[in-house]
Amino acid sequence: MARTYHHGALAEAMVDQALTEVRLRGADQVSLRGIAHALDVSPSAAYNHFAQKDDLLRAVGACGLAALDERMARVLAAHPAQTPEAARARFIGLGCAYLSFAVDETHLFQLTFGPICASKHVPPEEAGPYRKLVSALDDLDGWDLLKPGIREGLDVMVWAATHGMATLLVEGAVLPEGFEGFIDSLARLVLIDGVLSPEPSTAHKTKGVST
Amino acid sequence: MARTYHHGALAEAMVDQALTEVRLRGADQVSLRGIAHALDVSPSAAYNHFAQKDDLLRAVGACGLAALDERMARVLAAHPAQTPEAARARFIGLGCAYLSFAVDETHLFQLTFGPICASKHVPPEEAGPYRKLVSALDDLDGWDLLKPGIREGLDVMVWAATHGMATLLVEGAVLPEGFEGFIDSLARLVLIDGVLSPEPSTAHKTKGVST
DNA sequence: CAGGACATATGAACAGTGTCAAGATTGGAG
DNA sequence: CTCCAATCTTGACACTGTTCATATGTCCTG
Repeated sequence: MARTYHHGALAEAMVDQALTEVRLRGADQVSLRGIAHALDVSPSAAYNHFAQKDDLLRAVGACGLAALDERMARVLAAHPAQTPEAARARFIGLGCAYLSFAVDETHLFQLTFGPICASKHVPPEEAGPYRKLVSALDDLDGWDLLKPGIREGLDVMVWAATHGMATLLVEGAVLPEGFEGFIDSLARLVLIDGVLSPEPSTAHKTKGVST
Repeated sequence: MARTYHHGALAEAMVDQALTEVRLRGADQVSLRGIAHALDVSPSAAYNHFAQKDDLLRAVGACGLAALDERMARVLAAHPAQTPEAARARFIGLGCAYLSFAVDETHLFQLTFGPICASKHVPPEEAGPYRKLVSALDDLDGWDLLKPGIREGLDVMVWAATHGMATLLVEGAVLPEGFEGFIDSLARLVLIDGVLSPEPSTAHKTKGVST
């Protein structure tokens, strides 16, 4: 067998394959042997690149985190203006990006934030998504759009809220219809004159996972 | 082998054993065969009571939900007074109970709200914890302790926030020190004159899992 | 161009796992 | 006491992750 020597690129090939299989069937339905077979490679070949199966999955989880970060980056890029309205839109948009990622990349989300990858990513303060949230809040604060006296601890608060909503969506405990209602509540809680974002339903648009 | 015929009570015995093993080592480190061995029973004996392994785990997950509910019930029982202060204390206390359950029953929490059990429990509106939260919020609203105009959608909002904080704690993304800061932020966001609960650190007291 | 060194892939094997079908055992009802 | 249905065992199947010794490719050096 072994048609092609993956001249050192087997690692990436396996991550790619694992990524698509995780997105399709979920992490716990993915087997090392299956991935190896799909790549026409012996099962034990993997162990030249990953000490154990979970390391492969963690690499996939890192891809998930990157994909989420990219979605959020796209939101920021879509509202670059230095105006209070744009700041509002960025904040709302970031939340929508997070939730929509959870909704239409359920399995990947579950792996990325599940027990296997837990506390294996870079610490949150250095990770993209959290930093984007923090600066979005700082931004709102700069425009005096936050309700007074709530800035302290708000990062973790908002983070926990949207992350929690995401997991509830993923678990099916809350239907995707509750999506916008949540964002609405969040805005009403946090923002002065809290209202919905300019474009309420930019949610389920982009789906691809790159990198 | 098979010293004792578990005269029909094998199911409960297996759930019990599985429960303690899950609490100890986590759900993914628990094997049907291991449980059977611990009970001096053939592995296939399980299939007279559970169609598949996951059904056993789901039963354990239900125990987890019940344990969480009991913690919350204890909080309510501790503050039965019909006063605004008690309503405040109940609300704060429920949040603390949820978070402390996640902290010191990490593995059980992970199973209870993980993919295996997801959307297999009774729908949230009929489950104890959510109902307790809703009535606590209604209670606060009755005493005019909620900030004006935020009641709608607040159930899901607060639920998502505390559940999200719980998962962040469990994943190690936030240290248990952030615990009280979170409750503080939540109070400041939701309550009029939001302050911490009367007894700030009633968190890590009760540990048992009964039923 | 030869040859050695190194990363890489293979094969077979081990110890587990969940699951199933067929046969033995038990406790209780008629 | 007999028969039956529920229960448990035995033995097997098809998987899984992981390891080891072995072979193979690739590339650099002499």
